[in-house]
Amino acid sequence: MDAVTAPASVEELLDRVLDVSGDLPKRLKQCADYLAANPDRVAVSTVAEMAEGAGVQPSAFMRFCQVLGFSGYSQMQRLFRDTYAQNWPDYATRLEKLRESGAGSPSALLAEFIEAGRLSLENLAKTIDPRALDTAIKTLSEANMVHIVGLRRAFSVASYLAYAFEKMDVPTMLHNGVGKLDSRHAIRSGDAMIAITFAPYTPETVELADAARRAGAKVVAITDSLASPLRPVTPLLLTVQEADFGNFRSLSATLSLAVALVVAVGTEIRGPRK
Amino acid sequence: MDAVTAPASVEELLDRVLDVSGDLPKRLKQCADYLAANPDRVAVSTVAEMAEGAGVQPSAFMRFCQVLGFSGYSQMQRLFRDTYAQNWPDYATRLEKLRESGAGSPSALLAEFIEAGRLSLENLAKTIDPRALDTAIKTLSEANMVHIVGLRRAFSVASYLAYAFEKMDVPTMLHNGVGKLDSRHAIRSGDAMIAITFAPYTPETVELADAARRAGAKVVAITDSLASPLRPVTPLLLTVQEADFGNFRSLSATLSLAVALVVAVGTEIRGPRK
DNA sequence: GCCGCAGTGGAATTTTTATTCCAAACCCGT
DNA sequence: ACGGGTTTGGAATAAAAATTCCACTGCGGC
Repeated sequence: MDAVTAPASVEELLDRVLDVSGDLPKRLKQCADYLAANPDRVAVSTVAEMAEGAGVQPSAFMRFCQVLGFSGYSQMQRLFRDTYAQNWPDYATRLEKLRESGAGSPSALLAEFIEAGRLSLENLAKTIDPRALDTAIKTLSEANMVHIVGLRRAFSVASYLAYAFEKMDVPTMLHNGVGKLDSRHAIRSGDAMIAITFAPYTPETVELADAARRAGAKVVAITDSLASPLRPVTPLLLTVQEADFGNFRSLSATLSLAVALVVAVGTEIRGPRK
Repeated sequence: MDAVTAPASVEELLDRVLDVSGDLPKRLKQCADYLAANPDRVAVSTVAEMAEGAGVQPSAFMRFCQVLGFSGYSQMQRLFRDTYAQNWPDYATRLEKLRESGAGSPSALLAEFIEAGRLSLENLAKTIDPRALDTAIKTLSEANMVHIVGLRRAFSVASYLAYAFEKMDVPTMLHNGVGKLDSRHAIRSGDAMIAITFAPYTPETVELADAARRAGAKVVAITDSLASPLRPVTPLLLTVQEADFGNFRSLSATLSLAVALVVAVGTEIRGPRK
């Protein structure tokens, strides 16, 4: 055993964790990973809680502390508790400080986007129409296949939907407009499509959604206004308003809606909750 | 004795402290004052420590807790600890509970994801390291070209970055792993790369990031833990912890970070010459 | 296939911490 | 100054948490 000396600061500790995590037994590595991912929990958790979080026995976590050079968990925890006392204003003041820390500084900018995201989420919670959501989920879960289209700024939403649907084993096709022509012929009656577009609306997305309608597929629209050009294509509109800051939409709310949609459809298909 | 009920939140508790502190015995008033002045210490201190800070006996502090409506110090402390840990405890069980209770209506599901997103954003505000952010922005704005790689769940982040950079006229290349082999030879010395991956980490992303490093490009990592496999590739880690709900990461915080990054780099490039 | 040893889980033990209890001190009105 | 109730300090007890210990497991070398 190499008689290492206890780290003197949280930073030093985390450095050491990363150092040693390579050559550590399985359980101890689990501890290292969990600690690296949740350093803030140490101050307020017991060994038992940390051990459970890491998926190991308390005794294993104890050994882990000792490998790091501490006499035990308590000593390590003291380190976290001491540093905690200094810096923790609550979220509101922290955000304020970030914002004040310099008008054009990156941190201030980030604070704005975080705030924009938060507003969008709150607004979504207020404005979502549960009936439209229900109908959308029913429509999608009855489809043979789900087509997804969203271009430009909406493409990241589309790609996330595709990823999540795949993970839930729902047959999905992501239309990415690379080979423009052929993709629309893959849409058949009995399928469904999710079309995503925000102002200024991308014509290709609207066109493809209309083609889907003509092919006999149901269309679910995710858009930002009831006056969206997707309105004539489908009555099934899920509207999301995002706060934007300097021409950049936050997408937080849209993605939350997207993931909720996917999970609901996934569970509906595999375990109908009627 | 008025049989008061325990406060349900830290705010409520502090309100009550101010309420009652007027007509309280001397020692108990000392407790009230100390608590009002140092509310953040409760989470990480023992009764003995709090009592010493307030200049009273532990038993006096106990009585004080009970006057507030708690069963004892532990119950009060739990309130503070839970608030600190942001109760993003495992959403997996909550999802399970939701599903079992049959109350798994889509709207309820959406509410959960909205909540997860909100927590992620707040946490990002608290934990972001402004220095790392500054360095990342400097690195990216000095690059000839910005390469972006992120696969699977991180792909939507990558595609959003690509979209936003393009909109800001920053030369960008999105590596999407379609034509696996050739894309890495486009990376040259003087370029920079943004690599995004979350647990369980996608090996291809790590590999490509490493290839970029070997080619002489600087790498900025967006990941979820300091123990990320990108750690050996670059010291420049931006860590974002997302609350996940039933295996689905919210991405709200990650996207906010992404857009802040892009805008900061964009303005830096065309902005004020030093 | 057997031996040896690092690694592991879980129970036993020790230490720390919370909580209760009660006798003494204190305050206030008379 | 006296008596009643309230408040206080500190010791005693109970609960919870940390830490150690040891038997067992599984893996790698011979």
